[in-house]
Amino acid sequence: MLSKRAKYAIKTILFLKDRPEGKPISAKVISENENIPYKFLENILRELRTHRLIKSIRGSEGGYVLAKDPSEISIAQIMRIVDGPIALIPCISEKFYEACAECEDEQTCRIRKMFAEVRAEMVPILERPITAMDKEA
Amino acid sequence: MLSKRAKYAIKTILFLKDRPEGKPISAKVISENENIPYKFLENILRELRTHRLIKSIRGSEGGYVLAKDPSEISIAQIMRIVDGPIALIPCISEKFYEACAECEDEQTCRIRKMFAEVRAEMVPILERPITAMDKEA
DNA sequence: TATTATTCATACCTGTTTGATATGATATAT
DNA sequence: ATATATCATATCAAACAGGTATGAATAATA
Ligand code: FES
Ligand code: FES
Repeated sequence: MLSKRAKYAIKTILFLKDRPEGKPISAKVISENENIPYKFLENILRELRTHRLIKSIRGSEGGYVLAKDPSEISIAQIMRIVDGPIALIPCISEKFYEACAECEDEQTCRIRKMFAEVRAEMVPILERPITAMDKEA
Repeated sequence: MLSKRAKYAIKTILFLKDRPEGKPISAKVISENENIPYKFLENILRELRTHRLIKSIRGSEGGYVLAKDPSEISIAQIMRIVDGPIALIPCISEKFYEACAECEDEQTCRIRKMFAEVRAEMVPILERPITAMDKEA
């Protein structure tokens, strides 16, 4: 299941994508429109900023804008930033690799082989640009 | 990420699938061979049994056997039994539906639409029979 | 029938994660 | 100056994950 963090993050990115560029949107506005707890949202926004998905403008009249074209942002990116690995098992994750304690030999592990295939088919689904996913019906 | 429960459950199913039918396999044997904590495994086995994936034979010389043909068992089934929903958001899950508190209108929610598509593409991957996934290389 | 090997059931425990809040500093347009 | 923002860190309660403890029930077999 997707964490609230990830869900809120995706909602935030979509919200920013909808606004005309140039005018920064404040955390308060996002929070009220998307029903996201204000302080929790601030945390998420900071995380998205440090990972260069959004830019912030400080001070009065400040706020946030996308740091890249929406066509270059995917659900996978957002999930990795706020939730960590997408892979279903740690020994397969590329960005967050970790060995499996209870498996004798990673090279011959059947579970690992199964999930390598799952991952290979799953990641492209999540890596599509949000502009392709978020179509008007 | 897959929980340990799910991983252990899948390992167990594969282990049983490998054994010639007829002779039940004890929890102890599974535990030792797959490096799964014994008592934890007992919990998982019970869960798999109540959901009719395996059958148990009590008493001395007892143990567990698959309750259906391996070609009728999928990763998705196992995951649903031990971990719950596969869908990334609750408002999409068929077996574990729950409304999203912070979304105004489920019918028009864009996140929901996006993840409905993700789900539609993801579930078939996980619903393939384990006999198809677990090939000898 | 006593023993042993096993499943079955329930309850409990501990550390981590999740979702969220509190407090306050810093920056900037007006 | 003041109001409006972001930025940073710390804290917290509840839920969850992973695992353990205790013991009852069942059945093969010596
Ligand atoms: S090595 Fe990772 S699942 Fe076996
Ligand atoms: S209704 Fe479930 S994500 Fe919006």
